[in-house]
Amino acid sequence: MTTTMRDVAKAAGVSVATVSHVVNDKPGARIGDDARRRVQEAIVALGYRPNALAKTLSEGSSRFIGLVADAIATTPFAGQIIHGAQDEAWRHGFVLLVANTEGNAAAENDAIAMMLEHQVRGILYSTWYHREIEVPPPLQHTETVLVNCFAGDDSFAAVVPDEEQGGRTATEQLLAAGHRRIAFVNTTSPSPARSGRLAGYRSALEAAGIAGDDALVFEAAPQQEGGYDAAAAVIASGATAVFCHNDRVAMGLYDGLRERGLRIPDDVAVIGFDNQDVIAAHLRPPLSTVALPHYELGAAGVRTLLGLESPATGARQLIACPSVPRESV
Amino acid sequence: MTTTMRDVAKAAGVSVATVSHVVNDKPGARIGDDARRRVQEAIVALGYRPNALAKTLSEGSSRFIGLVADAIATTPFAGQIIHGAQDEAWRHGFVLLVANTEGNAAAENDAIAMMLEHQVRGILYSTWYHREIEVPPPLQHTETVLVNCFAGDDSFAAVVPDEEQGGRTATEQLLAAGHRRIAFVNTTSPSPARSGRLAGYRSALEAAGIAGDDALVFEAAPQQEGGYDAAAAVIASGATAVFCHNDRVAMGLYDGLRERGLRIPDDVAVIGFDNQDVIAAHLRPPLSTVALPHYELGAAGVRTLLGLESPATGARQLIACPSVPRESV
DNA sequence: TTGAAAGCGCTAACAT
DNA sequence: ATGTTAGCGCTTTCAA
Repeated sequence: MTTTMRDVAKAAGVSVATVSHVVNDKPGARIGDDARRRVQEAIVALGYRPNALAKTLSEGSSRFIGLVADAIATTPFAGQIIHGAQDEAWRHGFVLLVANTEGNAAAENDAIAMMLEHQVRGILYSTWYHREIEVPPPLQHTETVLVNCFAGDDSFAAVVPDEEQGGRTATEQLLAAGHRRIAFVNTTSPSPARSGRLAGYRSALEAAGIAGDDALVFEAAPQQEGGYDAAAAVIASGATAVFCHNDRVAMGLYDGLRERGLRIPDDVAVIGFDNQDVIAAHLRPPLSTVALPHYELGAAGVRTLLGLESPATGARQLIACPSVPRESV
Repeated sequence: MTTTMRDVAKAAGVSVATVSHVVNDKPGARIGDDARRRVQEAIVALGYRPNALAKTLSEGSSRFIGLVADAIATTPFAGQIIHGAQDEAWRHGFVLLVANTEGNAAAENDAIAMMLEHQVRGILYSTWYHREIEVPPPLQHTETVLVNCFAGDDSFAAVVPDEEQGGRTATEQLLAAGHRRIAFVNTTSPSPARSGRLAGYRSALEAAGIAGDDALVFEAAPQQEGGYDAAAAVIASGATAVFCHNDRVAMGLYDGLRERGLRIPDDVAVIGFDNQDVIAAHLRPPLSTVALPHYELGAAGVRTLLGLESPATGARQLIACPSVPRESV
């Protein structure tokens, strides 16, 4: 049924070795023009397709890269991690094996086992939000790169977003627009995002010669509801601009501000974080924000897995969070 | 380096055939308790892992299923298609090969070629929104199932959402809440969603003995902006409830309604479509909507590809869009 | 310039 | 009950 190399060889009147050589365009292989042509013709005539599996078996090394995700296909924007990883893998002739585990340890082990059985070159282990993780035991003895997460002792190569730079960038946008009294509505849940963005906020203020004022730092649940509820306090603080921990908080804040008759950005400037498209691009006014570099995280993960990127040893590789200006600042 | 079956056989003092039998728990294979035990011990002692690729090669049939998506990893909720497909594939011992093509024909052909070279059992071809497509030529001679899309002549097995039932369901929610004058803000872009939901809306009204009134059917760009802009006309129509083509339109409508001092659902009830979580669950009030069954589309696609589901021949398989009641009705 | 043949790790008759 | 062996489709020395 499927036509193999042997079929091509027979049709072209040559040996399989010759076919193999022309198919792979082997450098050190002298093939007569005539033979080469006959092989090529036979290939198209028979519709021959190399069997990648047999090739792998024979060569000993596969072209697979595994991506195990805790909920990446479930959550809105983090699917970009898959996308970035897949593009980059592709670019280097690799194929992505994807497994979604929903954070279920059993599923996770199964997924990893399955990938190992498929001889993956290595595994990308990724989470849908940036956090510290316990690396699953089966990964200990496998070429692994953590994406959007990291081991507590940094014993694994990891690629994560630069939260602090992101927080700084956000704050700088507000500063650049002339604001001096800038509030920060942070999340209540401890996380690299929470501390990193706060650090960035502070460092930007400091760099601008503005004394940090803890009365301007608020905490709220990281959804629309949190932002909405924070509105009153933010207004009371006298802030003229507010940096929200994420776009959803910003969206809630919009509601709260609007309800009190405040206009954005005229009365209060707002900047978000995450660049969650469905929201940010379509709020009124469109929300200025800072993007989480999901695509880049996936791509960089693949690169370091393939050894194309040499991260400072043992250190997390930080990926910049770019500013996405729209109309709320 | 990697330990093979032969290593295990040697360690256990048996032949590879025996090892193969115990590893695969072959039904018709009588293996002595003693030998079986020795093999199992050797397996853990050596940390043996079967090579799935060699197995495939030998068996002749692979356990791969390909999923080529036009933008599925890019777009928020449709990542659920991947998720559903992967879960279902997994459930049957299959592995998903994912490729995102961004609608680029060249990338698409490459992706398909690569999958074929990896001996996939078949290919799921999916789009991020429900529509008619031109099936890529290389798929013509391949076991293919279309997911969230369909061929113009229905010459391919396809699994799509039941837009009409969805539209009916949405309208019924409004009807059940006692509304009689129900507006429909449809999208301007021609699509199965546009015509299907409209048909569902009409059929629900008719079933309730309400005469359809074209003055109650509006058209708007399918984003927040469209909903916002439609608010005035909707209000002027005297409708007490409105079914929005999607959640984003509903979100915009919320703004428009609120700006005019109307309260939801007291003054006007609103229902959306898509169940786009970031939005629907967190609007104020939370938006009642109808869900697009992405996960199920992916899962059903895999099932029909594996021949576990027998679709009425040549027909599209319709997946129901369930109602997701929240507080806007 | 080309071919023969020995694997790659595993399965599946077929023997024993 | 267990072992032998011939492939699966391809790569790769090594000869010719």
